[in-house]
Amino acid sequence: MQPKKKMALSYSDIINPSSKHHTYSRKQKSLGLLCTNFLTLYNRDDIDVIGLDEAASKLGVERRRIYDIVNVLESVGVLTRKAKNKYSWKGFAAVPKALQELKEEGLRDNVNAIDKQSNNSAKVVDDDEDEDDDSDSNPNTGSQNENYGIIRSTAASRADHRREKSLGLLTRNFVKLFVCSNANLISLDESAKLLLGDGHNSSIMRTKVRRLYDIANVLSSLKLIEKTHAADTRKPAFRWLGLRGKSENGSGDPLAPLESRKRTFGADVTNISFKRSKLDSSVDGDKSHSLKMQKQIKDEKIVTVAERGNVDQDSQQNSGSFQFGPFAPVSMAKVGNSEEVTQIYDWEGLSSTFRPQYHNQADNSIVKLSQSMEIVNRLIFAALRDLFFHYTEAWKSWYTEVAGKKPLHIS
DNA sequence: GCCTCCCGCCAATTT
DNA sequence: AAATTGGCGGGAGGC
Repeated sequence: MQPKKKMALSYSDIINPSSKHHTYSRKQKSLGLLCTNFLTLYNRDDIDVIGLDEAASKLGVERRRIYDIVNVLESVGVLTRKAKNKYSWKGFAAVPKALQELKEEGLRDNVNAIDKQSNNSAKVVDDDEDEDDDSDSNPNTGSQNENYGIIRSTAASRADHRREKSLGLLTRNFVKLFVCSNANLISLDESAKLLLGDGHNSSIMRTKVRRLYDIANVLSSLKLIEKTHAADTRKPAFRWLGLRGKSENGSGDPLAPLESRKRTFGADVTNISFKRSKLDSSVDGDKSHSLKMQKQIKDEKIVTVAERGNVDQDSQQNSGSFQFGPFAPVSMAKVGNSEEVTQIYDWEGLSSTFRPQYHNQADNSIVKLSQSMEIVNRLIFAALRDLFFHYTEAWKSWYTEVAGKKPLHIS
């Protein structure tokens, strides 16, 4: 629509041109934070449809970024594509179901992937390097890794999807990694390798990892995962948090009270819960069973899974240090030292995000600003309500679950 | 210096 | 033809 500039002006640049864009911080623009804001803005009962333009302008970002968020949110069920420029809001209430479906889907496409043994490694492969008829593929390095012959989609392929390549698919596969195994902690590079045969060299890998970062950021803000480091190694890793005291507002979803009790200590590996009389039959036009998941028991690089269960233990340490938030979580967010519940709302970042920061919005900043203030107020309200909800919820489940196991200190 | 990952060009798709 | 969607990777900020 409009030409893009190379460098976006920051608010401070506009206000004070001479200032050396200090106070600029990428974190203020992270996908995670943006997602948090997005949620704060739309996680409400009276929300039905969401317009992308609307969202983009309200959040003060380019539309491109909205696509990023929306794609992963949709993968987890929070949103559903309705039409061009329109998504409909399902809440977190829809997440359990979505996860369940991902799980089934993953296990199904993966028959006999789950071996009988202790640790399993389901290999999830998505193609890349698709068909190049004549343009020779991969000239240099006659890498001998093949194997992932990539199951030439002899079947499914039908004049369809060159689409659905990265974010959506990747997100789903990433989630499957957790939901289909009992893995609780997977390092970044492990997941990267798992999500595409460890064959690919550099370039492909790098790009994939970038995406993984993107995805992880928004999943983090959803609190479905958490960024950490592998217990011993300092390698970055993701910990699956799954649903924890979630399931809010019921949007007419009969199976809301599901999950939340999936915490089985030890035992029961392969916790393959079969569809529990819940067959759904969603008639969405998206019949994408296109992805090919391909399993292989890799002996060399096995996932260092950490048995799910008693997560409360090891996740204590630092971990939470990665919460986004440009200016530290100060304000009130220090309430819970009890990890996992730490919902941080960054007021500063929030409001600043709503200011026009981009050149193309530089004008009429006054209008935008006053407009924004109203939104900010609403957000604060919503966030507060949310915050309390989360705390009480989390506390309840936490308390009932490990009553007496933890030193309950609440200030 | 390597790790993160934002930004936005531009191709693919849809309207 | 215009507008929407989004792959993709350069390269800058964050340790």
